[in-house]
Parts: sequence; C-alpha cells; structure tokens
Amino acid sequence: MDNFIKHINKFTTISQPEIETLKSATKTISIKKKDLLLKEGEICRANYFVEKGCLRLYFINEKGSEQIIQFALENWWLTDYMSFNNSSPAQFYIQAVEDCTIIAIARNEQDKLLTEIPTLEKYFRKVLQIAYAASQNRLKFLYGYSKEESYLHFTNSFPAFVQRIPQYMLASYLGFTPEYLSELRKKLSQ
Amino acid sequence: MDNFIKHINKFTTISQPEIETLKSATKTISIKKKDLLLKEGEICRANYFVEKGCLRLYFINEKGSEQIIQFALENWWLTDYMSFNNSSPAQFYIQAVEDCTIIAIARNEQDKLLTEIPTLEKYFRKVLQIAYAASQNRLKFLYGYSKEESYLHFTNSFPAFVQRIPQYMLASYLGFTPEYLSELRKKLSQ
DNA sequence: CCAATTACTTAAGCTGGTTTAAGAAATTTA
DNA sequence: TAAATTTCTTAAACCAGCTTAAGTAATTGG
Repeated sequence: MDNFIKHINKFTTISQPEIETLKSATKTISIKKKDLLLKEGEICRANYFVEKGCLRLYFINEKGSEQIIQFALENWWLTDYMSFNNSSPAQFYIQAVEDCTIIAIARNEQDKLLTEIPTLEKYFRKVLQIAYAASQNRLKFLYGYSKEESYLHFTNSFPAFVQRIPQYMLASYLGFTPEYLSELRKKLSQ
Repeated sequence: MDNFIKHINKFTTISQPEIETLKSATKTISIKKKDLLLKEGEICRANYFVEKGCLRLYFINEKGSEQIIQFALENWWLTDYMSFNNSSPAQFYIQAVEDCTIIAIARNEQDKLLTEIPTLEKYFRKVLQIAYAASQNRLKFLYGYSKEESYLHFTNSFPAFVQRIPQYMLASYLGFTPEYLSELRKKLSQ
C-alpha cells in the first residue's frame, strides 16, 4: 500500500481517516508471473494499480499471436477502460509479466469511494491526464518513426525496463516480429 | 455554450451559479477553417472544447508531411496534453478543419475553476476515462489490422465524418499515403 | 540434473504499402 | 467565370518489414 499512498500524495492530499476508508475499499492481491487478471470476453470489474511488479495488456490477433498494447510498471494504473467503463466484454487480456503486488479498486466500489473521498476525483483526473498525454506521445512515435527508430528510441529511453522483459514482448509492443527484432539487434550491434 | 453545458450535465450536475462562474472563466472563440490554435514549439496554454466544427491535431514528420494524430468533433476536448500538463514546448499543431466555435479553458484558470466547482473534477475525470478508453481501442486497430481493414472499419464506423473531411486527411489519420488510399478506393469499388 | 519447453537467431524469398512523377478533377479566389 | 491552387488518381519501380523454416540457446519443471 505504501507506493499507492505516496502516489496519491503526489497529486492531492489525503487525510489519515480517508486512507483507512481507502484501505477498506480496495483489495491488495499477490499474483504470480503469467497469472491473468482479465481475459478477453469477461467483464472487467476493477482498475489495477501496480504496487510492485509489471503487468501487460494484450489481445490475440487474427493470426493467433499476442499483440501487446501496454505495459504497467510500479505506480501505473491498468485496466481495459472500455470494458471497465461500460461493463462490456473485455477486448484484452491483462497478465502479470513478473510476480506482482496489485491494488484493485472494484468498479462498483469506485463511485461510492469517490463520493466519500472527493479529493480522489482530483487524483484520478490528474493521473488520467498524464496517461492520456503519454498515449498521444505514443501515437506520435507509432506514426512518425520507422520500426528501427522506434526500437532505438524505446531502448534508449527505458534501458532498465528492456532488461526486465523478454525480447519477444518488446517486439510485440513495438509492433514487429521477433525475427525482425533479432535482425535489428544484430545490425545495430555491428 | 449550449453543447458544453449539456455535455457537463451528461456526466455530473452543475448549478446555475456554477454555470455563471464557468462562463466567466472560459473564452468562446470563433475560428475559420485552417486557422491554427497551436503551433509546434509553443506552450499550449489551453484545453479546447469543440462546440461546433472540427479540429485536428497533427505534427510534421521527418519527410516534411503532416501526420494527423487525432480529430475532435462536437463535444470533444482537444489539446496537446504533454505541453498543457507540463508547460513544455508543444509537439503538435492544432488546426481548424472547418469553421469552428471553440470553448477554451486556460491552463492557469483551470486549477482555480476546479477548486471553485469541485464537481468539474468528476466531469473531467469521466471525460478523460472515456477518451483513454478510445485511445486503447485505437491502438488495438493500429496494431491488429492491415491498412485495408483499418480503412474499411473507419469508413463503416463513421460514414458521415468521412464525408466531412478531405481524403488526404483520412489517409494521414489512418497512417497511409493519399496514393494508396486512392488505390484502395478503386479496388474496393470494383 | 536432464528432458521438455520456451525463447532467440539466421537467412532466403515475398508482399503490402511507399515513392515518384505526371495528369485530371475539384475547389477557391479574384 | 476564369485562373490559380488544392486535391485526387494512375501506374511503375522499389523496399522495409513479414513469412517460413530450421537450427541454437536458455529456462523451467519433474
């Protein structure tokens, strides 16, 4: 819970009694590498905060291979927002890339919680504003740069993270085949 | 201002005095087709609500051509969130695709406004949650589908919108060349 | 600690989509 | 309403990145 409370305090102020309310309205879950929090077709009933570890959001494409849309490291929220917002069937899987500690806010608790602790509205608004900025930036890279440039940019920007995940996941996230990633790495190391 | 107030009332409730405060804290701007609200390199000092018309967010890529990241129709918010959040130089241009009526909330008014009208925190949080869901969905299409499939999906989903914009903008938004779009249209009409 | 599985590499052939260039159609402006 | 400009089309040559297939390295689990 420590990271979570610190994270909230970065964006707003929360009192001790409010923290207690928050604790009783959330669930802390420990999951193992490869465990699934959500499967395609299910209704996504929670929003997940990564206290420790790493999650990924992906779907299975027409060819039957996994396409990663997003990773979430410590202090990031992750959910299938379409499914979470509308209680519609999820389009994505959410899976642990490493052993994780996750804090979950259930959909049907969220409204009540935000009424009891209005300052959390500010917290979530700010967090979403930052996440949305990141997604605009992401689109800029996807559209504006070649696969080679995207790879270079990503590895230069997040060298530690690249060490944490298998290469085939990096390839999937960047939108290319593991074979091509292999070729690129060879080419760039020469 | 009508669409704007209606839009707020879809997500939260706002009182008459609050509406008055809101009116005095925002600016309604009329702009002509092709007018720019933001240029790359400037600090983006406002968030823009489209009361009427259509905006686009784009950047100029390495080859010197415009790459469209987003459109905003009636009832959508649009800004360069990275620049807006951090007062950093904008990465994008924002331009009117048609003559527009825009409601602008200045960055330095926003914090004050959200303190005076706390229910607006809820409004923006919900709006961002929907926008973020849309962007996850967008990424799914970008990654999972061929250019032809993206084109078919987009034209089937938003036939009226496709009529509103020039084809070269659609091509840019979908991430391909106008020449290829032309080829596709020919092929698909046969 | 060995077998099975999962992850990574290499290389040849292929294809979806780009580039280039030139002309036709539509829209804007005077 | 004609000239200027902007948008759209056609077609051929080209290439970045994919597919396929087969082999090697690293993990996992029994």
